[in-house]
Amino acid sequence: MRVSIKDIARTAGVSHSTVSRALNDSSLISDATKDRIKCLADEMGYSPNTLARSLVTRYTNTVGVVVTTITDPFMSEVVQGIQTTADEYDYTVILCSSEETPEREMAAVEMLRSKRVDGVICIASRIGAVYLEHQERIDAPVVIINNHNERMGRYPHTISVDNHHGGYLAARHLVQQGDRRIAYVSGPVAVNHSSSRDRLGGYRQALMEAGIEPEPALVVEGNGCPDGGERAFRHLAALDELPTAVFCYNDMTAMGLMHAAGRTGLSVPEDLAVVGYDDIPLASYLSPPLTTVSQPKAEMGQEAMRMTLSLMSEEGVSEEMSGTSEALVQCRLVTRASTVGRQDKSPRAVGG
Amino acid sequence: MRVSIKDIARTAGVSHSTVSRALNDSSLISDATKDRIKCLADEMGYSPNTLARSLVTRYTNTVGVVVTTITDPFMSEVVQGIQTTADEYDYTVILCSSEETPEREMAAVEMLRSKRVDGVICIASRIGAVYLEHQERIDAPVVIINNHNERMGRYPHTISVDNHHGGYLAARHLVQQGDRRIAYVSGPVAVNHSSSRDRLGGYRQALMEAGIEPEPALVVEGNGCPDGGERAFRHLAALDELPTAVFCYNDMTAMGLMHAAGRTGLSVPEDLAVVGYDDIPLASYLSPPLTTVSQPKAEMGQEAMRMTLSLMSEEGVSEEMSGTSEALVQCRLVTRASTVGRQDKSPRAVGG
DNA sequence: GATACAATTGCACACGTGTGCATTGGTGAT
DNA sequence: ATCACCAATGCACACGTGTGCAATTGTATC
Repeated sequence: MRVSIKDIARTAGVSHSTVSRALNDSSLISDATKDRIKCLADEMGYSPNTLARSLVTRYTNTVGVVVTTITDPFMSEVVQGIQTTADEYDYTVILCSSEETPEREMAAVEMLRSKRVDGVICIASRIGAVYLEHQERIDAPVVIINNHNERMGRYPHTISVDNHHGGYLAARHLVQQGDRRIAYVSGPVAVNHSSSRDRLGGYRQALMEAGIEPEPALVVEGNGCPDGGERAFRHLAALDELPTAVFCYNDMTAMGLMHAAGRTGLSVPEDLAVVGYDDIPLASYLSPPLTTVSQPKAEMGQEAMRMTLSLMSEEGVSEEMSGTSEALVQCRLVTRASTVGRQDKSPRAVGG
Repeated sequence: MRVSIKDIARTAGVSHSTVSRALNDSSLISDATKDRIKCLADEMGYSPNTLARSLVTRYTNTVGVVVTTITDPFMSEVVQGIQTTADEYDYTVILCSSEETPEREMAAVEMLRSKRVDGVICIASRIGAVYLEHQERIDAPVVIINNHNERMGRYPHTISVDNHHGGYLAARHLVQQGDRRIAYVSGPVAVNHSSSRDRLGGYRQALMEAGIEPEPALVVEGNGCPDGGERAFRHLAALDELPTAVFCYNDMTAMGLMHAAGRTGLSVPEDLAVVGYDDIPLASYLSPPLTTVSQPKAEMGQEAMRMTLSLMSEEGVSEEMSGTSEALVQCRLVTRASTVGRQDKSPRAVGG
């Protein structure tokens, strides 16, 4: 049988208000009865009913987190970051997967709304600015990590990495290693995947600065997963002249690509240098260890949670959520064996 | 402004009961008003307040999931499995991390209790049977995936893989490949880690059946993470005679070990065959691709969710949760390049 | 036309908690 | 002794929803 404050009140011979005040450390209660009731409460195994409390206080100490797949190592690291600060501030995380489809993302948000979460954090949102229209409907701040759709205008509360700069760093590194034929394997191209597009932009800039004309044939499509990397490699291998280096949308893609390259007898980095993106935990354990652009995943999660917290506390104050709060976090290049220590950088035919 | 059924009732000119019935498709309502109210509801942007509903219905359609770290690929796959069936049955997942400490695991469960979750799924629990004592306190069924502490007796509601069999499969495979000096790198040894112990048992059995006397020096300690695998390799490398094969507690450990081996100039599988456990998504993309014992991770999650669902529906019926429902799922060996295609299996000194 | 009955709706309470206001008891000052 | 005041407590309502029971209306039967 669940014990409520009424039960405690009854056995203590006081009103339920007194119990409520005692457990909430109200100053309106004598220390004597406060102690007595607190003891009684945990003798009886009392656990406060958060639902009832939230019903009256209007907040739930809960945030919803929407991911595409928790299976993606990048996602799970970000989620862990969110968890960390959420824990710190006594917030609880409700997790939903959108499975990459905008419909399910909407459904998830609707569900969170009916659970009356105090805020929502969305990772790699596909519907980005859509939240703007529904803002007052949702009635809780929404923070987006890596907004993937900026078609309908920028969304004000976002955490993003400087994807352009990341792409630039990766490509410049390869240029500095002496590469001139550098390919790019994109992320999922569905809709309007701005992060991949921005990385491509940075890559182009680095090439141009080095006096290299970007070659459209060297930009091939991936999907953010290993199998996309494998397919991309096969595309590249079908070219007349293989590139000497590849910059991949993310580490998973790079893994698939390296795997496919290995099967064809190419060795990395001698025949083909590879750069990834994300710096997932396993990147350094690949063979060869993968050079990659590191995103501060946990920090991004923490920052997102902090932004949500501050938006939540503002909410009552200013009716219009005034200040846009965009955080741009920096990424950095982590150099590992997949790009360094080569001699010969001249192009090579496949199948050797 | 949040709109409630009372608001709808007011503008529709009916009582809130009527609205409630209309939205819940009660048969006590005329189809005419039912339609009218439903239309009105979504014109007004109504979203049912789950909290209030749960307060009266006594269930929340919510399950809590406690993991050690969501960062672990094994965990995230299981969680995804849980999510899948949870979604199917309109259940919501609250995620908590215990960070491997029993205290935080307890705290998480207490939090879930106060959120009135209908059930709890615990992955790799460190406190296992402790739940038994607190069962009536928690007042919601607890299902454990991979119970790691069976000291205080078996816990009735568990999903476990046949770890003994898995260990047996791995070791037998190596024996069949001609190996005779086979090492085992354990998981975290803290407390009473039964899964690692069971895998070790299966490993021993396979060796004995092949007439090989298990050598205690060849069993070294890991921690379930890549760095533990690296350390374990250094231990093995310090032996007079290197083993020709290693069976690792999990894939992460195997990755670390292979990495360390590579640095020493050993090549896998020629100098050292390696078998992992779990079959994480990346295992097939390592080089060489990792032979491993595959656990049906998503299925385990789904099965756990199903078990939870059935326990929840039973709960009202029989006061004592009578039937123990232990599910033992089978694992299977996935053979990849890290163990096959070798010629020479004679022991070798390190550093060659 | 009276009666029985079915269909539809409203009333009132419940779930567990928080809180403004009134009430009570006690204490000190005049 | 009277009054004022403060500390401690209880009363009653609110949060948003569901539901048993009574009330109302409409309809069919005799």
